[in-house]
Amino acid sequence: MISNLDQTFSALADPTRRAMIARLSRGEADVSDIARPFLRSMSLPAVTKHLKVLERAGLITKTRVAQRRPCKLNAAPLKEVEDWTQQYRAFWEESFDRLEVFLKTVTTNTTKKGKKNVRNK
Amino acid sequence: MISNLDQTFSALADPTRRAMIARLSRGEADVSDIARPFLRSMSLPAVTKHLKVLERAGLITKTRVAQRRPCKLNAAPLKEVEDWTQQYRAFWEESFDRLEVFLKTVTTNTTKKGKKNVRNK
DNA sequence: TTAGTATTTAACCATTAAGTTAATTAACCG
DNA sequence: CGGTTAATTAACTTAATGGTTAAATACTAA
Repeated sequence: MISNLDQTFSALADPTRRAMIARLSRGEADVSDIARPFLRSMSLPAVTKHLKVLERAGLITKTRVAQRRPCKLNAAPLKEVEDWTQQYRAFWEESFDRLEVFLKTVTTNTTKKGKKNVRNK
Repeated sequence: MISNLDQTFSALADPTRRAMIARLSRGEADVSDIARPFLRSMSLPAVTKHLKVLERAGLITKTRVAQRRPCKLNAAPLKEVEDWTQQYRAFWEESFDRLEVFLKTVTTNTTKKGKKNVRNK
């Protein structure tokens, strides 16, 4: 809950951990469920470590049922990433608008004014 | 341009680098402009390294004007982060809805039915 | 109590990351 | 040319990551 962006982003920087998040977004699962798809490429303790990183970042919560450890995904840190990113929405929309205008200029030049068309050698 | 999420997220995991992005979102700046606010807490080579991380992640582009190196922010990787995050929008909205319903239940219990109100001891 | 299942911890190793200081490159200015 | 400014590279230290295997914990079930 005292999640900070440093830990969140750094947890998200690993593809294994992003895959685990994808899995958990479709519902709770315990460690062995989560581990299964990865056991060809890494050991169970490696999985435990990845889950610990996600847990420290507040991205998942582990509970206890008998020997099992059901994990669930937490929304808050994902929302924080979203909020951080939205800060720059204006910036990238403007960027893409400029690109669009540029592309329009290019096609106008090639089709209407018959200037050199780089795509045809 | 061949930016991947691993490098992007890992670049964003550092507060210095996020501050650099914030600066660049308000306009181009060269290395010494970007460095200035950080030179009390780190050396110039450290700044160079942070900028290199951002560059490898495709988040910024460095050009050359005389001895200066103007840097500009690139929209694409930020958009990719946004897209990745949006995948989970449904998930967190649902989470927050459940929380809202829960909170509503609590206040209903305390105010209408006169059950124990934890906030008043 | 003993065996089995689920998961974590310990100890270790190799690689990468973040910082340092000192030296180097590159371009400009007089 | 020689000095100054802007930035990078080199070489090094320290700490963090991501993986390993082997041992330990914690619970269930017979």
